[in-house]
Amino acid sequence: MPSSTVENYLKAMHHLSGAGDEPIAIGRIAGELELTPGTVTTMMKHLGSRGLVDYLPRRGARLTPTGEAAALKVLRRHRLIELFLVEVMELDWGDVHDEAEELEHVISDRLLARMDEMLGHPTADPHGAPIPDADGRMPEQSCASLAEAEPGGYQVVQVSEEDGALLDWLSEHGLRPGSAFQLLSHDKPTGILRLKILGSGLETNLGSNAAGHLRVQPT
Amino acid sequence: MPSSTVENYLKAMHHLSGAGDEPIAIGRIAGELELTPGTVTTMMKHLGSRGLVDYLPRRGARLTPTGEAAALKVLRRHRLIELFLVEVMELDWGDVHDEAEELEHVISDRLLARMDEMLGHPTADPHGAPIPDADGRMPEQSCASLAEAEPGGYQVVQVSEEDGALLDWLSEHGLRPGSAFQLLSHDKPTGILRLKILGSGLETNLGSNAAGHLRVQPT
DNA sequence: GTCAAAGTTTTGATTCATCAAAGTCTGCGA
DNA sequence: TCGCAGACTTTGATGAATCAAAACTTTGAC
Repeated sequence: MPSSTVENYLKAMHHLSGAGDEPIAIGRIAGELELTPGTVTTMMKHLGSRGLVDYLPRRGARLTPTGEAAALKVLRRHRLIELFLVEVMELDWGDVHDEAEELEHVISDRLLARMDEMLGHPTADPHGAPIPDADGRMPEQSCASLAEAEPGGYQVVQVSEEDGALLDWLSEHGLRPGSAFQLLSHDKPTGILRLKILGSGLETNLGSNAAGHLRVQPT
Repeated sequence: MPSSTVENYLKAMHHLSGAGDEPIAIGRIAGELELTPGTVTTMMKHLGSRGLVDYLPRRGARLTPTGEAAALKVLRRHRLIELFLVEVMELDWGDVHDEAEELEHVISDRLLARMDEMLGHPTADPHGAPIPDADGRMPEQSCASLAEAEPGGYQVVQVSEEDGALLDWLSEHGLRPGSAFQLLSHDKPTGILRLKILGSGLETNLGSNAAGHLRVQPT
């Protein structure tokens, strides 16, 4: 049973690991968790000895398959809890992240299973992020970043949860997972996207950096 | 913000403190929390310096009003969570204690308030134990131990949650908080109570030690 | 090819919570 | 009053997680 500290390291590493299997630099992990690099080095050696990461001195570390599986379990807990807090407890979209951050380390498997059941075995959390199933398999998502999209009809699949202010803005403008809109134009040089939200019919502009936080699917 | 360790000390002390304000012996606290006495002594000095207990060397310790208030907050959390798990999550009566034990230390005030609201500001947990209100006031309970009762009509107010097997037995026999029954006879010398459960109409015997775990109210 | 900047590891400390075992009271019975 | 058993306290150590700062590699610039 990994401690909640260890779970947070695994989660951070999963979050930072891209497509390839480059090791993750110690400094990036330290930044993500707001710890000093020395602390992270110590922990990487420890996790290495527990078989959860491959630690490559001076190059970084990467999750082993065991570590990856453990990280996905934490992610599943986190996302199911978030969804539960929004759907059942009716807390605000933007407020649930911190709460889930704490609960994910203490909730029992039985209670988690009950939540999963009450929510009808969902495959995405309130931000549209996919929820790994009980065996740690991630549902496939066919979607791309709005920042790279060509004009056309789209549906929001996922909103990355990093930025609270952006989250509020999107929510107010009706851009939540599931919302449909028309991308009217995308001016690459200036980085300005013009879009028309279906439903409200409102037109609005969006910068490409903000658009990078939206993952969309053509309709 | 007391750590969860500190919260557990306060909860244990509240649980052990009787009617008078005798200090609680260090050994009893150690027994309750399954720690060595030395550990408890150290912690009592620490809690003393934080104003949560009065520590009287070689005599014991007692909660200060501040400590008592903090303990009641934890108790409120614990009992509301238990009730939530039974009422909303539909977990078993007997399974919720351990779960609540963990959750009580991490749940936010906002989430707790939401639970309280969803449950309609309840005053007793699934075992019938009173839930302190948000200001730390305990609802009054007019009830006595079944072990001291004379024959007559009664209603179960509270079932102490210590003994899992007794809990199951009582639950199967329809003796839960709110259940009504007739105490047919109470033989003090042998310690045997004979009672007839209203509803099922079943008659059954109960030992006085088991009866000591039931708190009842005449009907 | 050398050197400085950037990033990493090491070292030595700190805090919290805990234990085992040695030392110290305290009160009870003779 | 003495002695001793039992309860309590002290002491020294441990493990987890952390930091600050010194020491050490790389890497990129010139």
